[in-house]
Amino acid sequence: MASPKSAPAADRKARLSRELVLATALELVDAEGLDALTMRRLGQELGRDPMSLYRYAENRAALLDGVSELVLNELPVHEEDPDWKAQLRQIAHNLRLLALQHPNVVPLLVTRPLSTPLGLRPLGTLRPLEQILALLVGAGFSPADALHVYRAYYGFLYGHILNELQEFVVDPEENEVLLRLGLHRLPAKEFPLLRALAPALAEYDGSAELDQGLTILLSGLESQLSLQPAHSPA
Amino acid sequence: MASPKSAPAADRKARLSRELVLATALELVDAEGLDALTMRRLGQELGRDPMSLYRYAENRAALLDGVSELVLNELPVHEEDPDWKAQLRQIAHNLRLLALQHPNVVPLLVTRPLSTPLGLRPLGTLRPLEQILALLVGAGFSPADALHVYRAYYGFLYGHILNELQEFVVDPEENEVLLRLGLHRLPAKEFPLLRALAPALAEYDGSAELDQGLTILLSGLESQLSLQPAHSPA
DNA sequence: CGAGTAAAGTCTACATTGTAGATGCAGCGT
DNA sequence: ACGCTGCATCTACAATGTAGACTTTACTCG
Repeated sequence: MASPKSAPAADRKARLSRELVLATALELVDAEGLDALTMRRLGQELGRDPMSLYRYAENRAALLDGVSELVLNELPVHEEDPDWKAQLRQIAHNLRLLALQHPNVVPLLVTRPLSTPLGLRPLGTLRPLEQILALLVGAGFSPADALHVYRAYYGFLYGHILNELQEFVVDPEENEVLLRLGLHRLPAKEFPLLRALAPALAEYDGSAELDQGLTILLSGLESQLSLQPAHSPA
Repeated sequence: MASPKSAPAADRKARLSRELVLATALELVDAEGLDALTMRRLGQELGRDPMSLYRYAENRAALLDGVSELVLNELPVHEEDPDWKAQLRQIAHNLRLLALQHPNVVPLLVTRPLSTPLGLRPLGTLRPLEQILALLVGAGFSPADALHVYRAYYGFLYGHILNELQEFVVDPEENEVLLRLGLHRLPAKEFPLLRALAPALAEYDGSAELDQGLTILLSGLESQLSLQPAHSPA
């Protein structure tokens, strides 16, 4: 046997770091869901005492913030792109894919900001916002209009992602659509449309639907906002 | 003194009921937030043993579902309204107001469906969906198109609500905007736009912004979907 | 009116969670 | 060699959700 003192024992005794902690936290959440991310469990996953985690995150809450930040940092934004509509479209699709890759993190992305005032959020979380504003201002919008565009855009985007994840098919083994979505439980007389739409629900093409919505929204915003070049005083 | 046997002692010994339990749960959440809603605390609030709650909700999770359901049931939908755009607009504003009245419940509305397949959700939660579909079909959309409209609409609506709540002003006592939103903490060089937009952030008129977005989206959807009257087979 | 039954409410107990606080332990500069 | 500084661990505790056995209440039927 090698001396257990200095040998790293495969991966056991590597030095901890915030990045490592957050990365394994994310893995854990992806694999087993948010509830599995307890301090004890994460400690065990790292081969360390649970208490050591508190060096790298004040709280469990801060840890969760860290995980959202980690995910959002994987979202590339090219703020110099001259074609703002194309760029926003691409960002949207990228975020959608991110969400599909880390569905268990989505509740965090959506929920945590509700309990944290804008300025106190993890900086990584705010970067996309600032970058998108820069993109829009660079494309010729006034800062105030850029904010309006951002809000409509991001609102729609988040809403779409939530919607799509909510409709996710549950039991792909089952090929009877009513069963797959659990719709058979619904009283047929009170929910005729919903039940009848089972096939349509099953064929949901999220990417296409997102794209359509964006087309509508972006061109609408464009025409509406370029017409009023600035806020006239009073 | 009145005989303590049959007297209700102010409000103490009224018989429990699911409605009563859920109603006080909602009060508690509104007043002190989601974390305050523990079984023990709710029991105390009702003057009963915590365990008695399990007669009226299987779980804490089920209890949370019940609360969302309760809130969503306060949302009126007039599915016979011939003017679908006006009706959708009104629903949107009503839901927005509901959300502002019960901000602590919003995380539930948004998050719980992510862990529950469509057909297994509390029925009260699905009723708005069915009703809106009915409204759209009644207005002349094919069921499949109605679903598309619903998705874009509800997605945008939920997104807007989340956005608006996230930007909520923290400390209205403080009248320096940068402070109110905690923006002073942001490094000025990395977040110039965000900081410069502080006044605009503070004057956010959610209702107006929601309405604008709806105008764009609804008319866009209308023109796009009435052009293709039905899906042609392959 | 009085006994029996089912529902409603309570008590006790336990495993699991986040986290405070004290303790141990490495490696460094002097 | 010494102590200092940051990392890691240990122990302990209060709070939570909930199972299971028990008691109390209310109501029905003879």
